[in-house]
Amino acid sequence: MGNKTWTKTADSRSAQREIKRRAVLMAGARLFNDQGYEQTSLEDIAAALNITKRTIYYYVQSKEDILFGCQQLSLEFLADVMESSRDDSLPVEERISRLVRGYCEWVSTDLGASLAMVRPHSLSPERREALHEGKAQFDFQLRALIEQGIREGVIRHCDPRLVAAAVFGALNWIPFWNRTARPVPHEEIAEQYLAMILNGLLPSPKLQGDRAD
Amino acid sequence: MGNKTWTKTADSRSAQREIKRRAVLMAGARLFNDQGYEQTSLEDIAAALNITKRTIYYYVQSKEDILFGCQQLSLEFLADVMESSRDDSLPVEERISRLVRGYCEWVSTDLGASLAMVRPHSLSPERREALHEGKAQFDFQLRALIEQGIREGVIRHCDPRLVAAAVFGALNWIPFWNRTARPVPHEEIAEQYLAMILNGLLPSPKLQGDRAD
DNA sequence: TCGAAATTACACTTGTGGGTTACATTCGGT
DNA sequence: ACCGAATGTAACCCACAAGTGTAATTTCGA
Repeated sequence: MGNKTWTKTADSRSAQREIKRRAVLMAGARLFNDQGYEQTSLEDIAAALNITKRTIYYYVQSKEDILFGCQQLSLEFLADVMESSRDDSLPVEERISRLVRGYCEWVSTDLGASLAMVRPHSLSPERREALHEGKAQFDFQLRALIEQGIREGVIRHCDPRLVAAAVFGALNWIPFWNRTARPVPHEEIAEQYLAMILNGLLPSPKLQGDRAD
Repeated sequence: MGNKTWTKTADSRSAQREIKRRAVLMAGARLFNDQGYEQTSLEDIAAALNITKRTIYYYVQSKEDILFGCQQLSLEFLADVMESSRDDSLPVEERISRLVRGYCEWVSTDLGASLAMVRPHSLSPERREALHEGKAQFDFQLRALIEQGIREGVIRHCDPRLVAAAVFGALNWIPFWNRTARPVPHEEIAEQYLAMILNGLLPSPKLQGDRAD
């Protein structure tokens, strides 16, 4: 508010602070993903960062804050992904591809994986609801694209709800099997998955010609 | 061994016992799925069954036994499913369909869902390994079918490992979204998923004719 | 160099739940 | 009526982790 020439000082401090806060979130996310939220103690997180438990409390109010922070960051990232697929002038398949690639990339990170791997029990109802809302928006976007594709005749008739569920299932499951020493690169996964998905959504060649509109 | 006419008594006893043991496992599975394994106390399970904690210990040795029992039962069921898809005389798509339908059906039950929803941390390394083995067999079977399909030319070229991962992801995710008051019937899910999967595996119509062998 | 921010050391409260056991009681088949 | 299986009551131990208070100490920007 009142700062002038020196873009350092208080800024530098709070920037540092934010960076460190993220470090706490990321360390938390990694451990939550590996061992589960409840099985991870703040001491574990502290040890991973070579700091003390007390210091963690300098950056967050509670353990729950860490989890919530992770998932909140995740949703912010996903909001960007959604934004990049909102361009009406692109063909539907391209817009779907962007959603899938973006989600696939993000879910391959510690923070992103926490969105899929950590069950929401542990959060307070309000926070759970807030996050659910964010996920639902992403879901809706994919469904809407599928519906549009069906209307345009470039996607076969199907239940968009179930197809979207299948796609998210495939994507959300990635961190459960791909967190190894040498993981499959997310680009590779995205390509294979997209081949499956886009092919799977094509109007059936056998029934080429059955259209409803 | 020494029993004759009276197929009751001891038999009836142990049969009853097994039934009740299953009741414990099922109640456990339901609660584990809902609240997580670690968040579920034996008191919770006892309350769900209207019995006391002490009685549970009459049927199982430990809490871990309950979880392991659930997943063991699950794998036994899945072994049957695999058996039903092992018939060489059937076309590959039919064999894949049987796997998917069977898995979809089973994962829609409490016991089956526990296989997908409960993380393996909580089990001892030996038991974890045993279960992992069982899951891996199912995975291999699907991969093998995909590979065979590719060889036969009825499935397009793809990475069977990643395709199988996508399929299992879609299936394993079902209990995460479909445990509601009025769930989507598993037959419906299986049909929609199979349409996606089988369509998605078809040799691409655009590139009709690119074969490698 | 000064002062505030960042970090540590450490002790302490508090609560919880799983495993276990001893003893009492009810139930069901023969 | 008897005996063992099935179940209940109740209490104990113990480890562990969230979170807090406080004082001391270090780091770092101005």
